[in-house]
Amino acid sequence: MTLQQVKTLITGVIKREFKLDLSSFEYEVGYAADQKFGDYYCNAAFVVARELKVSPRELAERWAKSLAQASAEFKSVTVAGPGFINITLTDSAIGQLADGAATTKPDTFHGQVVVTEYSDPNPFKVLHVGHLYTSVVGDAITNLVRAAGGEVHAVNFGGDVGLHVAKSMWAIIQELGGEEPSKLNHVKASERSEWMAARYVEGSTAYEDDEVAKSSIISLNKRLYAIIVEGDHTTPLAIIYWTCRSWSYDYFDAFYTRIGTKFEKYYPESENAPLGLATVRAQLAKGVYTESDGAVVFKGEPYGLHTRVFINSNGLPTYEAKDVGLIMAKWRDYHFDHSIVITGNDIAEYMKVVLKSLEQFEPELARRTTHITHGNVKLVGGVKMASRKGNFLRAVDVLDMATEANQAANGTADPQVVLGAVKYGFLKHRIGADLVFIPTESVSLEGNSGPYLQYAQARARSILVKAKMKPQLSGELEADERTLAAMIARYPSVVDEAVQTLMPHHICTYLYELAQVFNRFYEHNRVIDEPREATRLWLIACYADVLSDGLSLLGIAAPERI
RNA sequence: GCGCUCGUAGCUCAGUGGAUAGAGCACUUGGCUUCGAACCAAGGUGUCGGGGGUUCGAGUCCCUCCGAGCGCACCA
Repeated sequence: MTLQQVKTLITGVIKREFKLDLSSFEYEVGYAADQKFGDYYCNAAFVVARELKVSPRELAERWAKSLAQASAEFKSVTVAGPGFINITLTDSAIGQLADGAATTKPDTFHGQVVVTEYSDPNPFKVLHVGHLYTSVVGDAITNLVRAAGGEVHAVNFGGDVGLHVAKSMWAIIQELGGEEPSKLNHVKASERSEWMAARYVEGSTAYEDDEVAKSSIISLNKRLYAIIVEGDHTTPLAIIYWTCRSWSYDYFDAFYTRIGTKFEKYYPESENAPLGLATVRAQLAKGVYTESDGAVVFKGEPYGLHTRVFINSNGLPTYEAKDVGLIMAKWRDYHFDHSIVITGNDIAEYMKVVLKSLEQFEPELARRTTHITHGNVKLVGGVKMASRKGNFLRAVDVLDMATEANQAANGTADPQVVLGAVKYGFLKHRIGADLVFIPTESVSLEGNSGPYLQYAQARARSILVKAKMKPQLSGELEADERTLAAMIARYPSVVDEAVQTLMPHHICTYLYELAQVFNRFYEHNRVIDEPREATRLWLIACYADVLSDGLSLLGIAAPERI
């Protein structure tokens, strides 16, 4: 019997036998903090006692007596402390829960079309550790929604037009000695992404330090936007632009393949900028947006937000208008029930303004859109990374560190273990706050780490492979077995929690605790050729299935051997 | 100044208003002729940023102050 079922049962019994409707009270049934309290606790007596001005302990004792008879799955119902009602399930009830744990999933998104958008790297720039982090988080959230029955489409947005591109393009042209596409051949294929990253740094620096360069970049930005609008693929500038842009996408694809991320679709800004521009213009006429100093803005102040520019005074769409276009494009393509956008928290306020403006003319789309923000990856000492300044960690640097750690520990590096270490290192943190990247900690193979779980899973599988007996639960459980079974049984509620909150770290916390419980069990209990072999094999099978399933939700491989 | 996200052990972090606030790392020690030692066991740490308040009960909710990071008009 699950938490929710117990709560329903309690409400029913109290209503029937004590003529009291608990559903009007805010009480809860939860997992007991300690085994000695049983499996579940209920705090209803406190809540009701306050209202009725009676002793919670007496109330709890009367109720417990009735509840003890309420279900064959209850082994005992007792009262402890000031009035906790503690419930212990029978072994067979726990066994039943553990048996179905790996396959029981919430149906939160059943039958719903959900678009998740994340990673969002800008062409012409380098992928840094932040992209790695946000990709890993986005993958896990995508997996959670899919597990909860959603038809999920993972998409990726990227700024292939805009000032940052103009900065890069300006430096590229400088480097080539003019708008001469043929000279791009001088850049080796293997060095393209690094070459472009260097140009971005040069362009950004020039934009800040050199007034002449700055005005050149601004006018170049207009020319680049015209290339998009006119579909120009033939002028020298256009050829350079499209060539370098495709280099970027090749580089992104290679990276996503390496980390196991699959996007169904890229939404380059160039494709939805015109849509955003047109939409904002149309709504300007209806008064949603207003003109101010030659720009088109949305005034957020009436809603407790701030004013942002959607079309600049040069007539070019800013990121804001492009985001409006993006939402419209996603709607056009998917008619989603939910759209989940995952980004760093530095654009939280920005996104509120965009969505508030959208709400004025497409309230339903705004309502269906959720912006999930996570923190930024910092270096030790809280140092912020900046791609313009060079003190940043590239995504591949992190993968290389993890590879070296694996190499050092094991002689060889297994890509699945490397990714397991990196992904888990990020995912174990609650989404929201910044996190500090410490190489030894963040790509660890030991302790609370991905490889610990992969190892635990592989170890369990190897026992199952060696055993000859059929796994089967029979009879009562020994104390250690029951502890493990009860822990396994909690898995569905953990997944449910993770889905409700869209926070993958709940899975991490649980899996690690589960593996610890198992490792302790395993340390003291032999399995093969023991009298309790069948039951223990069953337990290990349930456990290994939960580990595999949990790891897959996190986007981490669960190999049979590592 | 206003807004957002935060503040928990030396460090990095968990902790749906519940029972004695927990892990990992680091440090010390012990455990492989026995199903996989990427493991396990033992050893000690806390003004949960400070102060008020609500509650049977507060790390968690409210108020206030302090501190950090980020954001606040033509960058993304």
